[in-house]
Amino acid sequence: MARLGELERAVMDVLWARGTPEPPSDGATVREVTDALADRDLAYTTVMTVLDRLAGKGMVVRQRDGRAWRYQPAAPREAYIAQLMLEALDIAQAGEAAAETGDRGAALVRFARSVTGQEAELLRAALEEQSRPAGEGT
Amino acid sequence: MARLGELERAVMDVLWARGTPEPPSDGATVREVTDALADRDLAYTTVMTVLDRLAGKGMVVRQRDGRAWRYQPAAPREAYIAQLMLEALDIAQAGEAAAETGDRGAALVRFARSVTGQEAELLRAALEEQSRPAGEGT
DNA sequence: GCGACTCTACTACGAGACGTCGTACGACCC
DNA sequence: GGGTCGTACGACGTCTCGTAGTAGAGTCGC
Repeated sequence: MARLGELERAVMDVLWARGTPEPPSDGATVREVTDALADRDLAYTTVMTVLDRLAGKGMVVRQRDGRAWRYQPAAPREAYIAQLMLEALDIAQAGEAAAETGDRGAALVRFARSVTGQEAELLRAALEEQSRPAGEGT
Repeated sequence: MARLGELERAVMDVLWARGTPEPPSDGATVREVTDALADRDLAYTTVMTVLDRLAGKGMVVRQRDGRAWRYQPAAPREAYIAQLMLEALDIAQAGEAAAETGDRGAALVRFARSVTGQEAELLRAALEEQSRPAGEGT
């Protein structure tokens, strides 16, 4: 996954905030993003460049809307974050054989100990759900 | 936490591989790291520079050993990884109020669904252990 | 005591990522 | 038909990182 710079992340935040990915959202135009980041006082073209680079990285997708483009996140924020977490976990594989749960396990344990109780609960629930056959109503 | 380049990570891997942090380990010298990375055919000073930068980033600590320095990881690999994971999770807070489990929760759920069954088990066990009073013998 | 090693400290340089724009130019609205 | 708005490109400065070279000081064998 692509690594994002500070401004790039800010732009993604704007997009994530207003356009959920799969559910139909019209996304945002360069102008809209620029306005959303008004406090940064950025040139219109700066935002355009960033959006363009984000598209190049596959972080956003765009579609024509008249003469302009509308950008929206290629994936929801959670997916991006989960991806980053998995990548972090992967560096535990340092030249060692895969499938082996060495440092990965240790890292997971450390991680589990670091999340707040509330989040631990969420994580536990998610794991639970995953191990279930799944498909239960609400 | 500092972000590491490719070579920096390789060097950290060497250090992590030979010098566990807290337990007394004498760490490795520039020479030793260079030898460990012999296949890369790097100049001695290249490794020295990298180790120096790593020290500047707080990733390694060093102590004199005669005229030379001995480097060792400032923290074990698992700690680094767990830290990266937590940081990834933190970007879920995008300008929103903290303490709220919005995207963080969603990200955790995504993550939970992505780890392999074996790791999910490990994670579950770690969470379990965390919620326990802890302090049980072996 | 001198020369060959070995280490460290600095300095450097090129590539690539990123923040930040400017310019040129086509499309639209009134 | 002249502003306005949007796009496409190109650019530049700063940082990070990989990669080293050089200078100079400490060490050891003879």
